[in-house]
Amino acid sequence: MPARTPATDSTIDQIDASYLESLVGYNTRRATLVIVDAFLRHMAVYGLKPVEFSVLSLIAHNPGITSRQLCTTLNIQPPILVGMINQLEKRELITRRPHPRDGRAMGLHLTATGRKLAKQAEVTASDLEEAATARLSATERKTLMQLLRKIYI
Amino acid sequence: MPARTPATDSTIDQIDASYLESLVGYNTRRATLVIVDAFLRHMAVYGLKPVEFSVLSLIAHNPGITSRQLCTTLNIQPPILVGMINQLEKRELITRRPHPRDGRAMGLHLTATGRKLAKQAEVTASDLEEAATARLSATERKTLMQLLRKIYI
DNA sequence: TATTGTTATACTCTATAACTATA
DNA sequence: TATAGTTATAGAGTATAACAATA
Repeated sequence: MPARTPATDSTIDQIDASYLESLVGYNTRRATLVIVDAFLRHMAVYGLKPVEFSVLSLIAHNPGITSRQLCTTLNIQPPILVGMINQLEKRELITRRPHPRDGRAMGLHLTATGRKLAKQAEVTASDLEEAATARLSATERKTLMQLLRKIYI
Repeated sequence: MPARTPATDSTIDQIDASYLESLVGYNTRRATLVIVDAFLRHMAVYGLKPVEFSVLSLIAHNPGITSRQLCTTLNIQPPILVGMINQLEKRELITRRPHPRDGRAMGLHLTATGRKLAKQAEVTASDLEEAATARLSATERKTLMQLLRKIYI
């Protein structure tokens, strides 16, 4: 029988992370970090980070959407959007127009350039999403999405 | 036939987020935010945030683990751990002992207090995870975990 | 009185580079 | 020469409070 190393001097060769891996939040967080990393690398050519992409895409599919509506949809705070909207406008990707029925609000719209960029970015986003989920079948991917939505909706 | 509002003056009542909802990364991120929010609220009594909890739990299940091993397991950078380890030691939840075979490294261990806290915190974490996934069956929860791991491992 | 958009501010989390001591 | 742990620093992301204009 070989001498056992005392517990106080023990060293670890193989890390046991099985408990953490049993937590949904741990797994969603780790998966998010991997996908966001790939996202940042592939979307850098468009100068878009995740939230900026989400904003541009939502405006594309909802012309006339307001900042307030973007905030509630994406679950972010109004101050986050201010600089982002200004920057997207300065890049001539979006325009602000007076809201037809609310003098306080502004309706957001894409420019022709913005529409083109949004379309390209969405193709890239879908491509890299497929790469990130390459080990999943189409059915598994669909299942994953449904299960995740049951958590946050 | 009712007069249609011109596109330039259009307003949006119902936001169409269907494209974003078709992206895995969007769904993992939204789910993570919901779970982390619940985590922060329920774990505040222990004074533990997500990464601190992960560190404490990993030390509990891997006595003698080093900072470097925590970094590679959790995919975080060494500087993040320095203050955290100091704080956990000051709270007398962990102790640092010289590594038996590497003079540069320190083996991390839980104190009796740390073991007790880690055990309680793990029960709370498991409970709130179950609450967050209340709309999922046990099978669905298991499936979700397996699918997520296929993305980040 | 409530809401939209805005400003100012601070806090958390994280990434990078450089250092020391040991290997 | 490489690695473990540390320090200093900067950046990104987010949260809160308070304000003007409008509802």
